[in-house]
Amino acid sequence: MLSIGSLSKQTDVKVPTIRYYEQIGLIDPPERTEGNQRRYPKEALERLAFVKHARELGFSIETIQALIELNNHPDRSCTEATTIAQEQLNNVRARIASLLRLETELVRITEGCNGAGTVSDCYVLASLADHSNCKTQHLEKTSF
Amino acid sequence: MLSIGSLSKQTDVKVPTIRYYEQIGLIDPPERTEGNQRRYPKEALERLAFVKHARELGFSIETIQALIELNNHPDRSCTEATTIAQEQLNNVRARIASLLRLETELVRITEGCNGAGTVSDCYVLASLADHSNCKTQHLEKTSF
DNA sequence: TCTTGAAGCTCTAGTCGCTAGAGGTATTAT
DNA sequence: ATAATACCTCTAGCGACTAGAGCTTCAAGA
Repeated sequence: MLSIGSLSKQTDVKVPTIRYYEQIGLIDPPERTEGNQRRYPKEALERLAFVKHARELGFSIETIQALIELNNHPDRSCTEATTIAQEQLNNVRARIASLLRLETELVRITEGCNGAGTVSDCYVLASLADHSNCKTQHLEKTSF
Repeated sequence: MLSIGSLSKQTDVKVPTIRYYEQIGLIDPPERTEGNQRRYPKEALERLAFVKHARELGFSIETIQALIELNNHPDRSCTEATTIAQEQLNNVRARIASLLRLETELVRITEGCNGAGTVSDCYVLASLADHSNCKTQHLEKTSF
């Protein structure tokens, strides 16, 4: 049996994060000692590693919950898991495309200015004020 | 003079967002009518467009505040503005690199599974459970 | 001028995925 | 036995908004 601290060290997931995952139902509540401290079985290591890896790959908590739910029914078809992963891939690709457009714009903006002049005729600031110079449509939806 | 609604329509920034920007000091509090409604001068259009464009380019509110502050001192050198934009560019490039690593992993994961089997031997789920198969180091810091 | 409906106002709380801190208790090593 | 460390719960905060309640004001048509 593992304390929350050793689970944390072995998975490299912070202690408060583990408690948070328990609170939102992402991992099962473990047994407790008489003194009310959490004690995890070894399987918790795998479960938490799964969650961590999926988070690193950008899956939302909600999606991870769906994947865990799937995992709990080993006899079902795995089509759904594949679909979820595919959607995540599309999502990541869309974000890459969006960031590449941003990159283009930022290169244009920074290259237009040698930093030598004053603020009053700074190309960077002028470019920020005027979207119409932009060659690409950089959309607002760039967040994760 | 513009009402908050027409300012919103013309800049494509939502009304609550405009009020939020005022609250955090990103745009100046405008005059009010006798009935306490906001009335903006035309310059507010440019100011808000600046903020919107910078947000679309991924600048944080804090950074935008620094840029506006710079803008208010037209006689200063524009080195600082260029530096800020350059940092933003580096930031965007780092995120692109990170997302490209994620993409590689997700392609590997989704291609390994034809969706035909059952959950118990699903390559997607197995890959999520086991990071050691990964070819790249996809770091957790993928957020914006 | 009156009326009505849209648009405005403030304030609070919720989103996501954690993270930090306060104030207290349990465990473990010496 | 004591002291250091780890653990507990609970609340609040982050960034950048967004949604809703409950109220007031404005503008256009009859």
